[in-house]
Amino acid sequence: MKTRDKILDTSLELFNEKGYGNVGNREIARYLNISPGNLSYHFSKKEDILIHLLNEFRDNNSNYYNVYHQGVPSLDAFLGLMKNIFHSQYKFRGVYIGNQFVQMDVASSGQFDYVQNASARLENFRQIFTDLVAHDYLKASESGIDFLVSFISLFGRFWIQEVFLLQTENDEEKIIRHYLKILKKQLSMFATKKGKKSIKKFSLKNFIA
Amino acid sequence: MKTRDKILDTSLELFNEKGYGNVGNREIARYLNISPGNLSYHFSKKEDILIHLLNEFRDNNSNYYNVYHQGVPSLDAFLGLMKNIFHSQYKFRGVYIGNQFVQMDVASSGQFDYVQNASARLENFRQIFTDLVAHDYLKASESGIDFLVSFISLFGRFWIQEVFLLQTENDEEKIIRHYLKILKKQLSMFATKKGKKSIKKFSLKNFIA
DNA sequence: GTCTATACAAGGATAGAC
DNA sequence: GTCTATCCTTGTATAGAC
Repeated sequence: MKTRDKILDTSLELFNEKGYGNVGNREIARYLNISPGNLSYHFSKKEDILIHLLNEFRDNNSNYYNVYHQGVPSLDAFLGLMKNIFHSQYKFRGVYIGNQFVQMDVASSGQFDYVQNASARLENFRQIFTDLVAHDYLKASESGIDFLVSFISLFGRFWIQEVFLLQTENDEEKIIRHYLKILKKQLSMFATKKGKKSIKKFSLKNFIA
Repeated sequence: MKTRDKILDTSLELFNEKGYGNVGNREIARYLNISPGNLSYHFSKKEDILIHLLNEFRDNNSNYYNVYHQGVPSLDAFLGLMKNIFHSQYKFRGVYIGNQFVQMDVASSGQFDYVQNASARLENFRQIFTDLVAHDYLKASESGIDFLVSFISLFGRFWIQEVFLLQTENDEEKIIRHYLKILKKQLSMFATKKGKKSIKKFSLKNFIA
């Protein structure tokens, strides 16, 4: 395994464990038995490591979205998509959360990418919900869709922060089932008969009460 | 005005503007024309400033909660409570978000306070919703209340982060109206006839569509 | 191309003079 | 109560060995 890849692996591990802000360059180097300068050679800034891991995370998610869009829309499939995304966010929690804080701190430079990305994400969700209405899984007016988009945006972005802020549970499966249950409940308020059946199907497959 | 108070004022201003992590001790001192050592005399750690401002923030909110609990429960009053809390969170955004950052990083020491506080907050919300059901403003089963508590917990904690992460708007009134609208919509899904009327009353008073 | 050693800047923290 | 001097840690940059 190349040093570069080892750096990325170890960094993610440390970020997940201790939080991005609490992991120093020297610590990563020490873990890998290389010199801090060597780390500098591969990634000139600490933020570069974050960015590379973040790209990995984004590629991961893009795949999940693509799979969803290639299939026939349904609430079952949508909840499956979100389940995959949640696991991905969990796996990359250190960089995902770290990035939000970096973005928040910077607050102006380089921000453009993040904001643009976020707005594309919103449009994507709007499309998904609109399709689900068209396919008779959801029954929602324009303002209902607005609400769902706002909800999924905030909920999907911050559930993982809540987990690590409150630290009341650390079984990944259990945690994600909890948040899927909330999402399920929210969607069921807009679900048609067909929609409710589709949600039920997902629940049974995934052992969600 | 005592130096100590000037430090708190200026720090909040700077934290709000640039983010807690981007404001240095030397910068605060420079702004006040005092020496970094003098700052250290008043607050030995940077985190101490954060903690003091945070207590101010908490006292603020406790007041709002007390006022609510002294009155007769209603959805109108509850939305009024949340409006006050939102403005308070906005005013202290730098320390509120900064604290989440610190809590996340620490992830073990001093965490107890935060977790305990958060769990008390949840119980409080559960009580509020239960009362609103008892007073015929909401119609919700046990699991419906669970949902509402989960929702308000995540939503109420992170809406302000979303605002400063996306940076698409910076008119405080407008922003808070937006989030109140979402909250209103969520509550209206559980509202009785009496509840909907109470929500309407709040909307009219506060110019929310 | 890959790495070590080393230096430098900036920020937080502290001891002690006045 | 105020301030200076100083220390330690962390991010970052680079000269030069292999």
